[in-house]
Amino acid sequence: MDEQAHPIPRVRTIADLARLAGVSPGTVSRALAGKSLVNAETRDRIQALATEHSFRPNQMASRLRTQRTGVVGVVVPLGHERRQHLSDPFFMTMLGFLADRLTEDGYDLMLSRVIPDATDWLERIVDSGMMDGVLLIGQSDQFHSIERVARRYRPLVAWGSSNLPGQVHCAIGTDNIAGGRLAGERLIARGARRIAFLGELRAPEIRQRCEGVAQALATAGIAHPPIQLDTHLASDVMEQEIAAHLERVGGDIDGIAAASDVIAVTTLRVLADRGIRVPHDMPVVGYDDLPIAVSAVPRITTVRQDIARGANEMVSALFRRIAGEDAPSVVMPPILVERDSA
Amino acid sequence: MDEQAHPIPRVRTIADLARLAGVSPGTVSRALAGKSLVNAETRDRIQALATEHSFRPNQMASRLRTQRTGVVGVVVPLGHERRQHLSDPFFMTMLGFLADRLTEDGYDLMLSRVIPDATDWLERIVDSGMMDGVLLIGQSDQFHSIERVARRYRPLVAWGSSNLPGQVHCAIGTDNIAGGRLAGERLIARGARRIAFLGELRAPEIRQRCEGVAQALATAGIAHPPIQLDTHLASDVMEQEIAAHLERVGGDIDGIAAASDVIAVTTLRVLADRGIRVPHDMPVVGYDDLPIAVSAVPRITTVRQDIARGANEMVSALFRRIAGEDAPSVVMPPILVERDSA
DNA sequence: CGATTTATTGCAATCGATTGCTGATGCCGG
DNA sequence: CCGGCATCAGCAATCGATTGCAATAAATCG
Repeated sequence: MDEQAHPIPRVRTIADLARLAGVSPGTVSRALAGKSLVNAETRDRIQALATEHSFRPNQMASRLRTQRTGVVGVVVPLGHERRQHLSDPFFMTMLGFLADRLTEDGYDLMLSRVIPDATDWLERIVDSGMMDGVLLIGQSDQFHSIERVARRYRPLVAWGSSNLPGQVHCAIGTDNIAGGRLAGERLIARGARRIAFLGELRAPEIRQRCEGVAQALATAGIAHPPIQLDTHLASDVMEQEIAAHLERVGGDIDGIAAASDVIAVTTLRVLADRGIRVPHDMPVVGYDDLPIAVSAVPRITTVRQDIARGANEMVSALFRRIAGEDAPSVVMPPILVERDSA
Repeated sequence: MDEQAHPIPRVRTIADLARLAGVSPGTVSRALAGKSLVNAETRDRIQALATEHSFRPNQMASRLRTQRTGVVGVVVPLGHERRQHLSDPFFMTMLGFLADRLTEDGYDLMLSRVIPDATDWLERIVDSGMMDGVLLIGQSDQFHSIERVARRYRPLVAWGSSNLPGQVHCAIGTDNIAGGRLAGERLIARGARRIAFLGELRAPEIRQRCEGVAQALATAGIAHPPIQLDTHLASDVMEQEIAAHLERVGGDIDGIAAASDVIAVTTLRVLADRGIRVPHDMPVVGYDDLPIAVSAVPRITTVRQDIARGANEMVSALFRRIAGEDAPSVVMPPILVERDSA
């Protein structure tokens, strides 16, 4: 174990190594890149020397020269929901899959949690010259900013809706209207007639889910549209918020469609506190199918979004776009997962 | 709205801008940096020109020159628990706070999810020249790798235990032995005598928690040490694993200490399935105090780690170390949060 | 054996921003 | 009217790796 003591001159640059090997920096560069232009012997010798001195080329320099950063930006825009924390399980699950896939493909992941107060928040990110492409987890209420940038910056892919009026930016997502419809139909099948929708509508995905619930009600010939109740994702206020909502409209509703599983879990909690039994007294349907949906008591019936596949589609689309090809939006079908809460 | 059409020559470099402004690149650089060495007028003129052409200096070049990247690496080592997904709520909660704090201080966050198969996984990261410092979320079973690097690379701070034999690396964490003791004492107070510890021991934090439980039992004069049952964090197998454990030792135990809230939630789920009532038939104590602990039914009694504070301490320590100062390890006291599950 | 490939390596420019130093200008007091 | 000083701008080197092109040596062929 002599690792700790490389006594004096640490090998920091390719030039240091070149001096040691008695060759020119250029040769070292080529040798380390494994190019065939250098003699196999010298290449091996240099590589051995490199590992011996645990030399690692400076990425900044390399990236400056090659104009390729090997970094993908993953951005979470919190336009509405400023208080929402990055620990939102949906974001995180998505982020986990993205990280897995990007790592596999040799990319690094730069994470930005942005509160879009300046209008050029996205420009700042894409023009920093720091990343080869950008993934947006959610569109929030920033449709116009995203459009503006997407028009000139190709390697940009968002998670969310792809059928918004005038949209040109590439988005991967599930059909939220269909998903809302599934939730609504399930609740109706369970006997619900007056459905509350817990979630706030500034993000297009959520708005579409609510719309889907409304469609289901209309199709079933039920006159009452869903009662929409703003519910914010900041975990510290969500419980009180839901409690207040139920206090207010409690008697008027007989079914709950939650905009996400996180909301559904909290709703279960609030209902349990008031002795309202799920699904018997009040069926509840979630959205997303996160791991918590299975751990909850009762297990949550929910509309599944295939997040793993979504992450893969996003990365694939991004890589195509980085390579200069085109990549269209993708709409995946949601699936109703029938469990115990409705 | 003429934003879309800067017809021909986009202003990409500081030299472009200099030409436009009729000054030298050096002056532009100083002007954009807001230095006082340039005339106030020219400075304003240049800055105006810069915004007009929405010019953003190339970060790669800047960082290469200044040797300061403005990036902090956040690394999640998955040494044991290869199957553990990045979406583990503890990691994510921590990551969220770290992201908030780092963003506030103008740093970018580069996320790496590492499976340490090569022994030099950490060297690869710190020597890449890509970041000013590195935060490790958890030590996993990589004590030696971390020590080796920490001995020569100062701006490195880990979350975890700081009292491991021979440890020199800076770690921020809670007193896991004390935490385990709190959990054990609570269970004992609830009448438990034969306690199961759900969690696997390769990570030092977890090992210490189990040890704390053992201490509590010993102190109370109970002869039976905790029955330790490996429980892995991969969400898809955890439930079956716990179910199998309970199947096997079910009758022999009368209290459960879970190594984390995630495990506790799943345990609740499994117990509910078999009609075992919590806390009446089987008290359960969690660890961490994540948001899910409050949403669970029943609400989980758990040992709280102040993750927000932990994240802050980590970042503060890291900044001190980046600045060349020293920063010692920090041990925070855990707190028992009494709720309904025990 | 001389001419021409071929295999390696070196040289030097380049990526784009930053910054120490020098030079030019203008203002001041003596 | 001149030396001295402050202010401002430009020049050119620098960060460290990469790469097109030139140069050298060795090998091949007629």
